[in-house]
Amino acid sequence: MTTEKKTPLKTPRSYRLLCPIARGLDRVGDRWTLLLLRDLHAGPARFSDLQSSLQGMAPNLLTERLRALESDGLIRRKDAGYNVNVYELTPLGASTGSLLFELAKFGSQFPPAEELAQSGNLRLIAVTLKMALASAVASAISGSGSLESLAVELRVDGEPFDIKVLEGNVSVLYKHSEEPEAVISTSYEPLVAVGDGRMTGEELFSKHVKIVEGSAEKAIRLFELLNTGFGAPG
Amino acid sequence: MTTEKKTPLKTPRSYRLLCPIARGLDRVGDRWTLLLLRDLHAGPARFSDLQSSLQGMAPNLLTERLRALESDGLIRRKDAGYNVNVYELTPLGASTGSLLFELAKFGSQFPPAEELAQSGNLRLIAVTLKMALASAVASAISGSGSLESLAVELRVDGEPFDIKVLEGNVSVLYKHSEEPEAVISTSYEPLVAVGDGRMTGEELFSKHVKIVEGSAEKAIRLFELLNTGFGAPG
DNA sequence: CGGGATCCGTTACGATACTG
DNA sequence: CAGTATCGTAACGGATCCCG
Repeated sequence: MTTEKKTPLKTPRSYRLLCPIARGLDRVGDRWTLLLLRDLHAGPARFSDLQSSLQGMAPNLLTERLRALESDGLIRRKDAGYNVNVYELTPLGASTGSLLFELAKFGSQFPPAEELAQSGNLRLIAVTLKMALASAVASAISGSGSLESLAVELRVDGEPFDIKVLEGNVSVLYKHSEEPEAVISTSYEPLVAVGDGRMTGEELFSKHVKIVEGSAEKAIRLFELLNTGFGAPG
Repeated sequence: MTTEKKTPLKTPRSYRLLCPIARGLDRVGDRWTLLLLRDLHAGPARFSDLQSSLQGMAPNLLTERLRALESDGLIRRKDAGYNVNVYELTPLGASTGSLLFELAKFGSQFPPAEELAQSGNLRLIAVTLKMALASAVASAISGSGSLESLAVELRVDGEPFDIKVLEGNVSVLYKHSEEPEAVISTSYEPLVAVGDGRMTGEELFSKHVKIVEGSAEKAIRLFELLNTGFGAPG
């Protein structure tokens, strides 16, 4: 007889606080959401691409997150015909780039656990590469005033990234380049070591990078930029 | 009799992914955690300070989060005698500053909901102020090479912030200043409007700021810096 | 086979009551 | 003031199933 009626929570789990951080978390604070956005920074992706990258995420959750992100205007779904749906970032969703970069720099301070799952693909590094390059390009511009251009394909453990720097703009997409000035290959481990500050870009370049084809100069410049970008305050 | 045994999840809800972003989220991705850290950027706080700021957070959750953050080395608990415990950021925990700043800038893009709870105090704005000032001070240094110094108390709706800029270092704490060069008062609403880009620092200063005592120059300089910091890329 | 939807056990969270 | 205890509900994790 002591059972009381509980008020059943009007809105499903939202901080209702007058604070921009809380408003941000109401959009991207749910479990998996930031990892999902991270993947989409590598370019449009299909449901199964995301599933293979986000090992351990249940498909119903993926569906739910995609719906929520779409309704908040961070991503948009495009029907690409023949039963293929692709999801891609809107400009609003793309504005999570620097947030994800800061989160990556924070997380790099912690050692990886012993047993962990590999992602099914390497989409995850695109944001970090992009933001590091963007940061380096910005400081190169303010330092010298000169704009540079770069169009290379970087292969990381065989997976292709189309990297373009043009007029101060940086793009890093998970795909093959169409007319690259150079094609370079490296592997994941040493690359993250540079991100964590355990290795310099020079060492990476001299020991763990192969130029598959094209200009060595452009390849060198890419790793100079990466070195600057990972070291810079962000 | 078809009941099968389920493997009961070895570690309690951790992404076990080889990715710095996932490692970061394993530390700060739980609900309330980033808001809690946000508050601690305003300086050491007691349990009840945090409780009053984080309206709607259950006390048991607060306890649990504090324990987890302590065990991850992001905060430390200090016994201040007579049943008073204070919690404060470690350097590792303080490294969330730029992450929180980016999150605040992201969240500012969304309009606040109609009905929302006010925090019991204004600790929440300290990080944003600090990071905006730090960004402005950094670009002022790289622009002019000159170091400046500033020591003012800013009162926001009566709540005091001790703001110091010294040799390129910025500190913003939720407390009274000891020997301020100026004491300035303003209110919360117009201040966040500057943060969101809906108002300039000049307009804020001319219409919504009162100099309670001390140097007008220092006060003006503070709002110049804020204006720069909120506009800068971060 | 890609692209999900459904179901159900477990875990985390929210609300409130209570204690040193 | 600084938490602990308890309990109902919502969210998540894992597997299976369905549909074009």
